[in-house]
Amino acid sequence: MVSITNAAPRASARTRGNSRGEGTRAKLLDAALQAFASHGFHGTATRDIAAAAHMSPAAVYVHYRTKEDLLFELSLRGHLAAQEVVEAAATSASSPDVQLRAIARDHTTWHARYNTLARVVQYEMAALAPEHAKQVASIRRAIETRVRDIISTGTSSGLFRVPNPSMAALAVLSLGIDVARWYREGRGWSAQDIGDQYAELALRLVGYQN
Amino acid sequence: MVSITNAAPRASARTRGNSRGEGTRAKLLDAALQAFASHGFHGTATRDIAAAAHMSPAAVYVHYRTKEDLLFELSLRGHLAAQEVVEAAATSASSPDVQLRAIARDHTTWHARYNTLARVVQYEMAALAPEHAKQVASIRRAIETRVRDIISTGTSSGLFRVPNPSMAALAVLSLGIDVARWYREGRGWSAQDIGDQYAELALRLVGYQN
DNA sequence: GTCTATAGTTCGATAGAC
DNA sequence: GTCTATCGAACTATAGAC
Repeated sequence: MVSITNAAPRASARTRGNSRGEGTRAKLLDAALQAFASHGFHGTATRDIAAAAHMSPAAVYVHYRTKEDLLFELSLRGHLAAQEVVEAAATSASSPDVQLRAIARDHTTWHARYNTLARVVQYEMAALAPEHAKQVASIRRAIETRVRDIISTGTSSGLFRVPNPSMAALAVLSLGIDVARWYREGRGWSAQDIGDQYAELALRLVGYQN
Repeated sequence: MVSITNAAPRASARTRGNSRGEGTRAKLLDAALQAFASHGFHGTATRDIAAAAHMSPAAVYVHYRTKEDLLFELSLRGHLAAQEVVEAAATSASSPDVQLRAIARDHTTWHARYNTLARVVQYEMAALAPEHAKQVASIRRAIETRVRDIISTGTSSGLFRVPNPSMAALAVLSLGIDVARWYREGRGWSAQDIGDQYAELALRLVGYQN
């Protein structure tokens, strides 16, 4: 099972001792994740989330104030996890070509491996409350800026040949993001295969000569 | 205003003389298009579609049997329009490099220019009735096959260097499709600019040396 | 913290007058 | 073909017992 906890390990450790309460929240998040990914936020009833978590409809509201709160926690965790993946890849090297290869590979692999969470992250932003939408939008901008800066650096040093670093960054991220739209586990290539191949495509995009 | 009629010109000419009846259907389609693109199929009430078309909630059902029928007509028209764009570009030349450049350019430009329709087409497939989903899925497969065959031909002749034509075709289409997710009219580059630049990116993807 | 029961609202779709 | 009025179902969220 694809757990939301696996997708966002930074939220796993807890100071509070009640492990059962946290398990209940995780079960609700998992249920909401699968439902939102399958039918969308507005196409999902809280009753169905509760049923999938083996709880009564009312029990949901002990742990989350509204249905939108469930979406926001999923969206925030997903955005932070994606940012972490990009940040770790960027930090793993200092040369733009190695950095970009790692980013494209890991960003793409993440969107394949966690395609259900990624679809919620990418397609349900309009259902977030305005304040919540602002929060995740700032994470999105940070990711784009990180990739653009690396491409710009590589272009300035002559390592890449890119007419428009902003557009190239957008294109590289688009490649990875759109994988979540069509990838399904167990059909065709593995998430790792796609990540490896897309990394090479990304380097081609920026005119890297290897 | 971005009209659905503009987006799918093949449905404009009519044999029946009642231009007012057709105008009403077009108004409903336009209203549904904007609403579905903004809030999703399940996030849209038929009352809101009716209001945007300056009609009563009941009047919708004179022209469309169900809300899903509205979505299906939008989805079908959108898929057919996208296919037509790809087909026209493919037929416009016989050399794979010219064909692929035209496809990537026009496919991308279409997803930018008609980004509202494209988002409905790409993100609301799960809301279609099973029989309707099958119909549009076959169009999607035809588009993918068309692009893959051109890339395969170019690879066999040594014009392209592609390890995996299927994945390259998916990547080229992904680039265009994902533009609909972030592009908004009047902000940043024009649809044509993006199409032109993405066409060059697509040729880089397939290892074309110009 | 879980449950049953339900309040209060909104939904898709229909009835029937004109 | 349009309207007003409304049906019956489904929805989010809450009340109150245990």
